[in-house]
Amino acid sequence: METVSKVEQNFRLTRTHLCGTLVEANVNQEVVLAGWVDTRRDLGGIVFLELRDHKGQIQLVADPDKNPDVHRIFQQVRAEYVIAVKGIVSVRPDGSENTSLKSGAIEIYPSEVEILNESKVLPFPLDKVEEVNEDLRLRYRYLELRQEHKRKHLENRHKVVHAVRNYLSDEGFLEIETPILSKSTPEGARDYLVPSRVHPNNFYALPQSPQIYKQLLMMSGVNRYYQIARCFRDEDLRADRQPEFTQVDIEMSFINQEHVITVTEGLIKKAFAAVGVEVEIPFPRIEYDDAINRFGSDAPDLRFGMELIDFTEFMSKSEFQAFAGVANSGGLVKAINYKGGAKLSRKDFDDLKDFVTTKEMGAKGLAWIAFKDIGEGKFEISSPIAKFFTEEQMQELQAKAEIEPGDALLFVADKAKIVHYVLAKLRIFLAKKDGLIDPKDRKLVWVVNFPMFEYDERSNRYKANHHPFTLPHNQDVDKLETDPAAVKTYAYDIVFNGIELGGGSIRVHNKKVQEKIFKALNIDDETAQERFGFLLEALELGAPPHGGIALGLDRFIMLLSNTDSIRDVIAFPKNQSAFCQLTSAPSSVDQEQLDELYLSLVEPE
RNA sequence: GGAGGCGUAGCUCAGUUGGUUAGAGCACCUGUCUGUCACGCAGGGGGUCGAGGGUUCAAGUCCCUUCGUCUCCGCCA
Repeated sequence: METVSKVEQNFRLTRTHLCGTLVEANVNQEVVLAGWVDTRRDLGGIVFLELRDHKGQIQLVADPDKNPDVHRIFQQVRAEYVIAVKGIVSVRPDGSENTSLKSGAIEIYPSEVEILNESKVLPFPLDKVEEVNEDLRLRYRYLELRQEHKRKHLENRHKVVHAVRNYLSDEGFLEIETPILSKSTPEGARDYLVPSRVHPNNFYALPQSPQIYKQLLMMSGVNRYYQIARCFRDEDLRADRQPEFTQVDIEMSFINQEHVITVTEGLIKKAFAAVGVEVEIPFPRIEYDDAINRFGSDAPDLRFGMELIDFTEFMSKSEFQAFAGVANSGGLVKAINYKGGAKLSRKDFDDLKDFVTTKEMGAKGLAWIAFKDIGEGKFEISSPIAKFFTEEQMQELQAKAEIEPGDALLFVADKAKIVHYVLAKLRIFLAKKDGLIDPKDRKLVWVVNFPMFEYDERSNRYKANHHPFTLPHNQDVDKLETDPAAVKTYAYDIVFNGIELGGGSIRVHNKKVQEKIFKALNIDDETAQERFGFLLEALELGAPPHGGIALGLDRFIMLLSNTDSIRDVIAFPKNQSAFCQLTSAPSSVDQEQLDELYLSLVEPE
């Protein structure tokens, strides 16, 4: 074997230009290009070959009469071969331009060609990658990413992160990394655990978020912190959920809610601008209670109307026993005015009823009143329940719902939670069905004044809505003991087109308040000490007022990129069962590794 | 943990009421073709019908089990 005695690169031709950037101005220049063979068109004599790099394509031509050596190589190369060529950029002959290609007016007759690598036939065609099974695409994610429009998402992501870093740095934030090997916290999501070799039978947990660390940084006097933070949660996945995901994590000292909101609005504006989208700030705000009452959701989609109308009181006095009963026993009766819904057939209404009464939706029924347009601004009522109402009541009902000819009212009566859940889903379903949503519309809104607790019916206790370190409104602190459900907080979510982009809060920096919250949550001193002792201790050692926010970066990019899967904006995502098709992780390990960690395995049942 | 969809050639899919040798398009290979650009034309190779079991004279098709994958619920900020 020959030894290489001097430093030399393992290929001959070093590129001078990029395929996608060559234009007519480059004509007559000698260039060296390198990339992948995109397509090859062999006409018997002349051979055309499209060379592709990360910037685009350009046509290469080999003519057997002009350069038989190059022609011979062109006959031999196949799709996805990696080659380098040297040649002079020339104008294509009249009539042979390709207007659908950026470089369609020019081409290159290479004088030299170097095959840098061969390629087997790919497992799927790159030009129709959208149609290929996702598991196969993930297994060959690097091939899928050879498509420019697939890489575009990653480029968007880079641009947004770059803009975020610049903006926050300019605003005086320090980017600080926090531990990935962290402590398990039983609250919230399931932890990913990492066994310790040095501490037998003890485990680290991967952080669900850097929440506690960032608060401790405020107590360190950092003043303003941010991190593009990887977070881990061992829960079942969805199209918009991965086991590991990224948050833009922010925390600030000596601030109130307004400061956080202002900084975040500036950040979002810059992030949008980075991908060429203008948004106006400040964003509107809606109180949590209003969001629930008007839209049935704490993440309202404001791109269309169809707000919920409360008929609880109205129905409590009506003869319609089914609704009066619900209304008089603490439930709610609400409706949406479905514009144009009066033209629905009975079958259509039945279908809507089926939609809301599935097991997962949970409604018991769907009542409707159709106001059929009969011209001249008049309507005719058609409804299975109209007979229960007097003439006056019908008038009142129409006025309340601002009925116009052609409208239909859709009612749901049940416990508040179900009514809101069902009507929120129905509202979005109808808006999508009827195309009421302008896909280019972008509606950002702050949802503020979240309640401190949510009552968990299964475990029969209060749970922290946001997390237990959220600061209650001053005037509500006493209610922590007397009326926990009424306690409102300085917690806020930013919602984009009906999807929660992020959320945060002002934190408790006073130990007495913190203890009251733990008490309301039924967490005793001992448990609190065990889980958050280091934080409680820090609260007593000069903790400044502080607060922050975390924005889900992956979802943000997903929405900006107009895709509906989070996997599209992650370079190497995992599938729905948290399995990596590319590397086959997770996988079994050697007995030796287990022994070192004092682990033994149990077969699943 | 639960519900639903899908699984047939390298890729995307068709395959009727269970019935002869399982097909198409693209891709691939060979030949042909000197201005194509999804080049064209002619020919060819390629199948564990996801896996296992069952019913039947006969199963891609019916039944059971199981695996993979996607969407959703539960779960998860």
